[in-house]
Amino acid sequence: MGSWGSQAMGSSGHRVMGFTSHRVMWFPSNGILGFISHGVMMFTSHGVMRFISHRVIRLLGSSVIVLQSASNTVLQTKKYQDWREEDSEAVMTSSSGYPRDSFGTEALWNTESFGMTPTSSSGSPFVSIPVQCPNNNGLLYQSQHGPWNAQTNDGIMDKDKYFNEMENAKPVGYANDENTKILEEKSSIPAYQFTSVPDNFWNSNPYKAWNDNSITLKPTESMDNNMHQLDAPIPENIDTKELCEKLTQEIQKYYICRKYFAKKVLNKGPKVLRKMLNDPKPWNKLQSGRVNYIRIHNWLNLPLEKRLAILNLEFPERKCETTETIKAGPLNAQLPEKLDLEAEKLTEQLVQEIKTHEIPQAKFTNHQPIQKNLDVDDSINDQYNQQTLQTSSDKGSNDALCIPESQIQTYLHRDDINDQYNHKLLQKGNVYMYNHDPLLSNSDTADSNNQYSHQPINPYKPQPFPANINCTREIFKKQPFHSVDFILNKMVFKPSGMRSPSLDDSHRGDSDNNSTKPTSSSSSDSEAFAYYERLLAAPLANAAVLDTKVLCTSILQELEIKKISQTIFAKRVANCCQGTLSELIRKPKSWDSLKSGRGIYVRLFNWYQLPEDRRMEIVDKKMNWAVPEKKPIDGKGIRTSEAPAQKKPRTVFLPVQKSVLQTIFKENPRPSADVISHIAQALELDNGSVANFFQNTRKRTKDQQKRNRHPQNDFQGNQEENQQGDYY
DNA sequence: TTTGAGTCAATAGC
DNA sequence: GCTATTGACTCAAA
Repeated sequence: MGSWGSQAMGSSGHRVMGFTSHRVMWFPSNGILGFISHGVMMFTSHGVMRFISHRVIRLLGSSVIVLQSASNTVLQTKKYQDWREEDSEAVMTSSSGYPRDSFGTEALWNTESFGMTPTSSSGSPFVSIPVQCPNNNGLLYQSQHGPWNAQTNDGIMDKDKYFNEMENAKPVGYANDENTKILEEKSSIPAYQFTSVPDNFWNSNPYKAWNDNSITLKPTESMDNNMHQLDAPIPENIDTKELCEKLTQEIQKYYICRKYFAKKVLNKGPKVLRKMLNDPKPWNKLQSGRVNYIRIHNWLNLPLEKRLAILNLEFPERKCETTETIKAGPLNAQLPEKLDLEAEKLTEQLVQEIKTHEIPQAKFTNHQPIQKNLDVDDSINDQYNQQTLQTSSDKGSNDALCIPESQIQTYLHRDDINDQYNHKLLQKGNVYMYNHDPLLSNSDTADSNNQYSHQPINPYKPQPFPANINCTREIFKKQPFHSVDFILNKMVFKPSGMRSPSLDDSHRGDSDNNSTKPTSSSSSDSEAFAYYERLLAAPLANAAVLDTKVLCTSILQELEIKKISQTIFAKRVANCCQGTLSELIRKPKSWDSLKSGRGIYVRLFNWYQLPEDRRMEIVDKKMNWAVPEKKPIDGKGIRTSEAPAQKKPRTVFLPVQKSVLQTIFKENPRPSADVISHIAQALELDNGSVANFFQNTRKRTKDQQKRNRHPQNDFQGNQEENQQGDYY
């Protein structure tokens, strides 16, 4: 819409360089107006008006700003909502890293010396240029003579004059999405062109097109942007001190996170807000800084519901909210730096409390509704009919109730002791991490990992504990595998005389099937490995539920304590590669959210359940197991080796490409093929890599969000969250 | 044909 | 050398 033209006389005729704002974007959240053009960008923000040539802002998706140099190097990307004044400053004043054109960034202020004149060849202002400038209340202003009139006689732009112009200009309206679209449609002519006749430039100039066929921007429409609510007309005067005191009270009253307040209301960082609150400047001393106070003023004047809505509406992943909630609770007073509590004592106290007050465990932790399947008697039938698996994350939230191993007597999946401990543990309020149906049995197929999704029904056959497995009961008692039970969620009681069918019978060394462990000395390693493979691949019982979080914590501890490398463990135990294992154990998914991916967790569980010597033998570096070809997991086909598809070399995104992709993803995680193609072209990537990026990022974002909903399942996420500060 | 889930495996980072 | 991250790939379901 707005356009500026200049002519630089070259030796070979007229070289007309036009810098025309082909697209105009108004960033309502911070009062910055961008003129987007194909060759030149002119930028206006509070008190700053600079000219940068050969910068291109491309609109990708709906509102992602991509700054590019003339050579298409991407300089910076941001969502327009995130664009701050300092970004403009940085872009416009930086010379390093940003290729300058021959005029330099100060060209605007000294147009004459570059042969650029705001006047036409006739010497008088040839064009009146509509200029959009936001005032402090977020309105676009139009000035018919804007910057041209602000020029001094010697060709230098007078900033004060320019902004006076702006102040006197006629308001146009909010440049909301609709208006932006209108403006975009108006601008489609390349700005940079050579012509032998100066007038040609003006004739082809979108400015002319604009004038010839002017359009009217729609007046302020319904507020689709919260900021508009904060951009109500400016009050004549604001007592900033009083305002800040009031805001401080509100922040404390509603446990508002300052950081988010600053972001959501002011679109500024926490420091800006902190400075304002600590040291409010008098209104009459303020200039562009008034906008912050105006927004606070307007925010405070909104109804509470709206006020909070503004803050809540876009809380990223509600992290802050979570923190606030936590901080708000009397139970969540700040912890001393060092806890002088014994975990066992604490656990005991908690268990006692729960018993005394009959607090449902599920309710105790994480405010989860009481899990129906904790109710042993009522839930049996439902489980069998619906096979509803309990989320391990819900269960995981009961971690606090896990009784330290030392307090639990050795618990084996043995007929003669199961009931005793089962009873005890239930009484203690312990939550089992394994859920099995004693009336149903294991799948017969030893290596089918898909069973956890399909759960075939087989009659359960009680098996005696193998006498010939090279592991005495004493050894078992010494092993930590009693804690295995914490990984199992038992939905139902165990009828006496039945042991847990958590492992396939082969694991038990059942004499009937001759699967006793061949010792390394008497049999080949491959036989031994095959034996272990059967143990590890043993399916869980039907309706079994693993608490993946507890399992993974245990596994991680084991790996760390026993110095087992993930690489070996992944190959020998998990039957996957190291990277996959790392991700699976660091970021476990809840059992019920797993589809075909339960197999690896079952293998981990089966390994963890083994006596220590067996566990260590499997992962012993010295043992050179002939690892068999990768078994098909979850019914998926084996990757055929006969026709190895040419794997595309891994693309290493340049930081700037990554940055652009991430920015676009935030705006539009699901771009169409056309947009992908467009992005790929702009970033000089192939479509496949861009598509992969979006695919992978969607998946990983989704996983992360799931973990955020159950942060106890995210080891890393917890740490990150703890690092967030500046909350009240 | 597109998308999600699961995974491999290259590689960054310590 | 080890682990975490992440681009590429496969398969199945929509």
